Amino acid sequence: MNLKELATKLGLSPTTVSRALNGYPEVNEATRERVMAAAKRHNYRPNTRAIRLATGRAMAVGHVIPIASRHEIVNPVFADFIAGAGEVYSRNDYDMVLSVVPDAQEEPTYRLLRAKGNVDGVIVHAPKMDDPRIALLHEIGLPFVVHGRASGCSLPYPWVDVNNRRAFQRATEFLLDLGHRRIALLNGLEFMDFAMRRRGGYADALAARGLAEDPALMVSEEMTEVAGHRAGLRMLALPDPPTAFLASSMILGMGLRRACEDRGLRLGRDVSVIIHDDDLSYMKNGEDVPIYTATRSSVREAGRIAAEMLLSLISGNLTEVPTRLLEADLIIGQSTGPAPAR
Amino acid sequence: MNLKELATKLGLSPTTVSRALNGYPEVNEATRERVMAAAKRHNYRPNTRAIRLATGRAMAVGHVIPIASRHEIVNPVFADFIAGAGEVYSRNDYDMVLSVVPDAQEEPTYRLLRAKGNVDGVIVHAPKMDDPRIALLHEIGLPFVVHGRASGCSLPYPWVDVNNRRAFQRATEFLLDLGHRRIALLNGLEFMDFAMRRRGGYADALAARGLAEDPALMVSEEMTEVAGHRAGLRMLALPDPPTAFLASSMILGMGLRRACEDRGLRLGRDVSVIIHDDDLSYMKNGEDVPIYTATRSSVREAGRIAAEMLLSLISGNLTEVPTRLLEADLIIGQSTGPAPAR
DNA sequence: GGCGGCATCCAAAACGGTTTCAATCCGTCC
DNA sequence: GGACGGATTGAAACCGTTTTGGATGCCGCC
Repeated sequence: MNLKELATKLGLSPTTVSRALNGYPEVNEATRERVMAAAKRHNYRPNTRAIRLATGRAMAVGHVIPIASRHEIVNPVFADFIAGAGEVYSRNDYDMVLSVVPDAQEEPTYRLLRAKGNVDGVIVHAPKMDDPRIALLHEIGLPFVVHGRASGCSLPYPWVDVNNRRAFQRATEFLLDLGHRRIALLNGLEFMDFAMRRRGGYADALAARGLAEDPALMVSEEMTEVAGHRAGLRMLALPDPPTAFLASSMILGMGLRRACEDRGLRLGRDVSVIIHDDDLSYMKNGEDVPIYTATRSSVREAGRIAAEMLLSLISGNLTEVPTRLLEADLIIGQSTGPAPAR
Repeated sequence: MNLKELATKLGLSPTTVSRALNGYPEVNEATRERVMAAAKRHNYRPNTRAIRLATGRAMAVGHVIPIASRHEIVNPVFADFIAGAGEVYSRNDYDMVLSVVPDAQEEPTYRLLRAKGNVDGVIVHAPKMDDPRIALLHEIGLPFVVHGRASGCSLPYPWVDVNNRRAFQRATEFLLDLGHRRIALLNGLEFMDFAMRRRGGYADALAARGLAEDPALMVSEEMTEVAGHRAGLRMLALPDPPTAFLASSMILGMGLRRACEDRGLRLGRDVSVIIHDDDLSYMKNGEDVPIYTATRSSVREAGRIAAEMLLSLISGNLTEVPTRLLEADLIIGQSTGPAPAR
């Protein structure tokens, strides 16, 4: 059942039927109701492909997921972010289209999406320092929102981010207040913007207490259980091992737990750990009492916010470049305690 | 730059240009080259929206992700499956569109996708026993591939699945051979088809040795760290506790590890654990030596296979209903050992 | 020299909607 | 009673491709 057939059946022109269904004011209310009823009865659904061609809008937003050829990793926060954003798209009748491409193909992919008109805008994931995608998207004129920020980018751009710096600063201070002086940082890859900011917060807190950073206690790695385990083992074997760790993700924390276990140490007593908790649905940080003390910020919520931001950007009724800085909560769990006496 | 403009610039008709670019034989080779060159020079990209309307194909595949309202969980294997499938779509110039909807909306969503012509086919995720989606998709005539199977479904349908039954049977046998007699099963939710099959394999292996199932050692839960921890604690506190566990996912295994730690037990010595390892990129089961003994099957590879299956289904050059049963590897890691002497 | 066949190209009709512009009807006002 | 204006509807253009159904020219063949 298409528009023309429906119109014929009603003895009306396609024009009027279209207008009736789309809520245009210039159609008689009685007619509109008749049309609505007939549309419902015949289960008429306007063809998306036709609408898209006619209106010139794609009614879709893109998410480009680069697959790093070397370290084949799919970002674990990705699923939850997508879920949050997807809810918003669904409610607004937008499609969410994912492009999974080798990372070398990322730039051409954006250009293609734009040139072929597949999407009206995109979300930029996992920005690096000086991320080139921002300039690119500006250049090709494709609306976008960055999940995170890209230090060193001079032009303004829309973003949604967690205050990573503040979060890690607070976490470090919390450990310092507990008497810890040897605090290790298990960070994500530090060409990622969020990782640099976290490191900055950590460094600030140390400096504020007159403590020097110790390169032996800082590692920048992929955020996997194995990496957490390896780094934990190595540091705990140092002559002057850390008494506390800051880990950039829950999964790193789990590896850390295993390392402590291997060395017969108990989390929260012998070793303190604070993680960053993205509040992933399949990785809840405990129920009533959190397993890990953590800086927490829901990535799913970030997905919702970013999606809404992008949709209003697309609709064009925004005068300023929107940005949104989310504060992380510092929640106390079972993985921290006072620094053990030496 | 659109087709008409390009045609004018070349002094040709849109027809010829279109045919030249799409490789139709009835165009002079010299002309074709001229067209190709011009298209490249002017960076011409045919408008996807127009192609879709003209050809009547969506050039897109749908994945419907129901968000359970009660237990708000996004399936963690989802990201990797998507990554695998997405690679295939990209290579074949298909879009992957994700619909995130409240689970009550799932059926209408499929109907809408079909009626509005947004997609040419869909992948069905996480099938339950007697899953109604299969009959639905048959009814509305939307091509699909199920990731998993749905017991109790009478009509044939295309699927890609792991041999869950065999995997858990082998894992159980392995533990039995190590002398374990009290073997617990930490399963996923047992209205999920895969969970039922795993339980079946476990039960078979026990029965083959004349052992009875003990309901106190079997739990069906959401697969989270917390659930693994809770179930582990409970079972280890039994008067006659299990000496070995079968866990349906790596994350359950991590919760189990924490439970053991809480009780001062050591994995692989005091307690044996076998997990099912979906080979997720962000949850590698160790490097050289696996952390957990595991039944392993790459969900990413399953995604690739399912996507390819769906595309050939859509292309229509398949006479039979395709199915594919993948065998899981049983890999030996550090989490299993002989049953401790009582 | 006419004719069939082949190679090559094009005009125009789809595809299924939206949107512009114009037409009709009817009541009101002067 | 005719001009005007608002309410309602419709014809036709348009979005940018693909595809159908010719057209044209050229060649070889009888």
